[in-house]
Amino acid sequence: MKDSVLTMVSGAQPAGWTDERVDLLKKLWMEGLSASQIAGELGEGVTRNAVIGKVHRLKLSARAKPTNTTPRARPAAPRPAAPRRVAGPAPSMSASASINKPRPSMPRPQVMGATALAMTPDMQAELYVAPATSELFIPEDKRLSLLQLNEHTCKWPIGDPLTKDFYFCGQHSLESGPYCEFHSRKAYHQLDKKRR
DNA sequence: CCCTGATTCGC
DNA sequence: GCGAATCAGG
Repeated sequence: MKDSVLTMVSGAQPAGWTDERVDLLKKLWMEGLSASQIAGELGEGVTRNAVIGKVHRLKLSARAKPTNTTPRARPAAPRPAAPRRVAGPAPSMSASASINKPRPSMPRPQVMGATALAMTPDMQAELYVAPATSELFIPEDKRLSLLQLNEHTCKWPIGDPLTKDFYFCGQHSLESGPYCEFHSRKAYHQLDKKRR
């Protein structure tokens, strides 16, 4: 007997691309949703890899018709306007609430671009000047000299090495790197961009 | 680090 | 055919 009970094992629905699902997949893919978004839309048992894999098998990788009717050279980038930005964006965002959201399928990141922004005097008033203190303050008693570093201390240098007030972060470092969480993130975000 | 799609390859 | 693992890029 064919004992393929792979399905219906633990109430999980391992996909099994039905016409319905494939249809939805096609639709969403064409609409420009990302693979992970589509995966989330199709169900918990579907990963973005599954989606991408299917997409390729269906041979519908290309999903945007830029209307390349003119293989001409790039028309000089149009300079619409340069809304001058003041000093800093003053990002006062951080407190990420602990909202339970396993996989928040985004609403619709579709439309973006031309967004008329008009600031009322009130809004402008609320724009504080950027703190500019993008560095952690380490209490003096926590500061470490070069010789005090060990495997578990953050080795992020702070200050001018030539001056007296030079020290190392010294916070407990992550297993994944030589820095504490704060500095690890800071380092990566810089380097990874330009790497290679 | 987050994310994206592309490709490979054992199942 | 399927999709996790990997790769390559932003």
